[in-house]
Amino acid sequence: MPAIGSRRGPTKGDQRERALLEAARALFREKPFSQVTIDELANAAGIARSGFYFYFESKQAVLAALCEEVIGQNDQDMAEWLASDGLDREALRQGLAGALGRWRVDGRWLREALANPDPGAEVLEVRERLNAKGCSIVSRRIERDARAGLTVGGPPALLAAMVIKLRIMMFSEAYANPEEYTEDELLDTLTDAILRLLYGTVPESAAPKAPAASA
Amino acid sequence: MPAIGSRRGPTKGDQRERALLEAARALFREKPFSQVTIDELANAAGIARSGFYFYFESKQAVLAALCEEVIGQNDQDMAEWLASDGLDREALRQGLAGALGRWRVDGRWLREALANPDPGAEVLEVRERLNAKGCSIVSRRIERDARAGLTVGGPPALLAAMVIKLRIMMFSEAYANPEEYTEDELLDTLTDAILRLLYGTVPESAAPKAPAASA
DNA sequence: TAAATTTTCGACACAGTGTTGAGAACTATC
DNA sequence: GATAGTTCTCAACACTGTGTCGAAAATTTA
Repeated sequence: MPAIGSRRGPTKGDQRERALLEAARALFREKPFSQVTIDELANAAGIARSGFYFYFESKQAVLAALCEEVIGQNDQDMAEWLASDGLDREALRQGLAGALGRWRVDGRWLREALANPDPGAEVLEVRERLNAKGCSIVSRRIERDARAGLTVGGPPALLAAMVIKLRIMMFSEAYANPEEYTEDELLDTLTDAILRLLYGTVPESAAPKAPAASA
Repeated sequence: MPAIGSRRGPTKGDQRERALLEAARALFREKPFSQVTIDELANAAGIARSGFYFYFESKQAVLAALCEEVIGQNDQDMAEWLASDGLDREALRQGLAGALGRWRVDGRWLREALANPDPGAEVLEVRERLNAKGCSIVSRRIERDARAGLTVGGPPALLAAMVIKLRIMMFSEAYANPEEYTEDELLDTLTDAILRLLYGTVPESAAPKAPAASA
């Protein structure tokens, strides 16, 4: 039993666990979570179905593990904006762009894990933990801006929840309808929407305008 | 086989179908959709499990039927605002309040039907149909406002999707954390958020402000 | 009341999940 | 490179929930 941080190489078991996670990621991309069976998962990783249970408690536990991996990266994407002050449009847009890229690839299962009200206890646990952390960070940023005199429209906690959810919702939407809007259109509109949500009218908007009095 | 609109009273079968729908509504309120079995459903309606299949194809089909009933009422709630022009805050808030009331009661299953990415084919079909209708109505309202010279921040279709999703998200959030915010706080903030999303800074906001430079 | 129909349900087949325990494969140590 | 201890594997089993079928019961219609 190697201690955490041990210098020992990955054992056969570690490789199998990795293989299961990779297999899962690939399968969850291809079809809905509910339609992937543990049998498939195990086979794809080269073990028998019953062997699966040596590594994970359930299919949900695998999804939870995948989430943990990816959401961490997402946090990194947004870190710069979260640390900045006021309406730093560029930092916000950059962060969103990074996250969107990830969603384009793993959107199917991210959606199922993050937008589903009842994704099972394991996923729920991970999600709640990370969501609470995210809300508190965004809240603090909003309060900071409010103290600095920027117009902020509502209770920070509620606004933070809105921003976080709006992001997930729109990425989810973009994954579901990739034809509907271009990536730039989505990013510009979402960036502006978040800024407007927080601060009201925003100058120098880069977002394409609605067709003005053209008719 | 009575024609549609027949004057004949409800047959035994019609009553059973009704009973199933009511039983389902009650059960789906109490626990997650995935944990309600067809056996329970059938028993609650006073028939054997296999009898269930005479009335519905699957559990999902029941959920879809329930959705159809409720979403219609939701549309009525929002009708006044959708028909109005510009930032008619009162109409918007009223509409949202009506819908929120319904969510307070049936939130659990509404969430599972409307926010879940993979709720099964039947529910998906109903949802897509109604969502498309909703988006197109909101889009038209936005275009109308844009032509009337109001500042609108982004492509109407995308903004419409945002508004619709934001509403569902926040009701869903409110159902999940009923302690977190008061009903008024939520309604004010959501109303303002939608208006700000569409038109930028909004005058005479009723929303409670963030703690201004108090520290 | 009899024929037509609608409705009910027991019995079956099946797919997916989760458990167990015996043994094979691996790893560390000498 | 043998050996003791651990890690890993998997066939076999038990279980739960879904969906189908057809014969029989109940209800409606004529």
